[in-house]
Amino acid sequence: MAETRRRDAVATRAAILASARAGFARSGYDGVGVREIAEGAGVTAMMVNRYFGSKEHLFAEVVDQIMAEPTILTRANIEAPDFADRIAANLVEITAGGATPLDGFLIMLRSSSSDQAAVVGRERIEAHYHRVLTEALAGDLAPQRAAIVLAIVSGIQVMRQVLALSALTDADPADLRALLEPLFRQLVKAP
Amino acid sequence: MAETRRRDAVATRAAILASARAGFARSGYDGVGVREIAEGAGVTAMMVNRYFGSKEHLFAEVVDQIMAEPTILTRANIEAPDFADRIAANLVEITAGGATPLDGFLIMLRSSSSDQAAVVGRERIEAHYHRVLTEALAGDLAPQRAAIVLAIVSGIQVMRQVLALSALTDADPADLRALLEPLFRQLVKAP
DNA sequence: CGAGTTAGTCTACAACCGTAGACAAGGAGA
DNA sequence: TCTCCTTGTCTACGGTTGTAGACTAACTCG
Repeated sequence: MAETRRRDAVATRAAILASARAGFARSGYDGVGVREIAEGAGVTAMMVNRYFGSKEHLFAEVVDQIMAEPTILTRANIEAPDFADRIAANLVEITAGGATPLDGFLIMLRSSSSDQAAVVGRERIEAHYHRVLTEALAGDLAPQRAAIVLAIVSGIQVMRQVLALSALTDADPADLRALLEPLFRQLVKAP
Repeated sequence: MAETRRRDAVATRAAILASARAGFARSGYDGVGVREIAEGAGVTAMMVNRYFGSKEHLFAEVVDQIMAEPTILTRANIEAPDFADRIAANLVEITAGGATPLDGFLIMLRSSSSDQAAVVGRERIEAHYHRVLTEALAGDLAPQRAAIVLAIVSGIQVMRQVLALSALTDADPADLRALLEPLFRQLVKAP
């Protein structure tokens, strides 16, 4: 029986990961130190390096964890014939007032000032989101159209969640969908 | 006669300010050090404190300078009949490479984690950008359409300058303009 | 019960940060 | 030419950062 293990590698690792994710979302990659992250997990700073090798590797694992979670750009959504309508609806729904934290985007944004974090973030976005989207949007300028789709998604997130523009936070979801759908339809079809 | 003054307080102060502005836009407030800023101005780190008192005061002065500048969203541009094409061209041109006149957006964005710059940023965007855009885009859902225009502008900036997505950084400017113009045209006309 | 592996801590280091004070050099007026 | 203020550099200090190595405590297995 191990009902109360005082030494649990799995739990400690998860605690460090959770504390790091919260810290990165709050203050960015450079804004939070390994000592603070470790303190939030109830351990010493050196445990970060023991479990993850370095702060940069820890950040990469946080990003991987975020990327593995379900997002707007699921395979099912992308390959559906009414992709434009689906992504508009999902984007409006997910960025609704304080429903989901979506700390992943905040982490990317606030950590972008660090060169290390920016490289990690760009590689993950290119690998997980942009590549899949480019394949789905066949035709001319597919990579550029995919990138613009991602830009609109991120822009709506910034205006609605980071800056909390009242025109978007207080808007009728149906109106927003109606405004966003033609934009995505425009980008889905090849020029 | 003072044709080539080797000691010029005004020029040195301006050089420090310019270097700081570029540094803050590139790496964020915490990401750039006073030594690096001073080196960009061709002086020593201590000149920053001599001219501006502290790094924080220097940042405040950079923000003040940005706030005092005219923006792209001038009334003349917004009320022009080909506004959609103008803003698309401007956006592509401005996010292209080197020094950007819109670096204020990047500075605000990257400083939104620790400071109260997020509040300042929202107020400024609502007061200067969003209000003017809403008035120009008359018709139904004008505030929402204006906000989406700003969202696309910020999204392109994030993807192109913050995350440096290669599909956008390496893209042909003409192609990007051709992809963005119909989006803005869609938003300019009332639904 | 002893040995070995694992989980965790402690101390320390080299590098960087913002900043303070003392000091050298240029420039203008007497 | 002497003097004085301005402009700039040099050295240094306390603090924090990420990380490395040695060490201790706990759990497991033979």
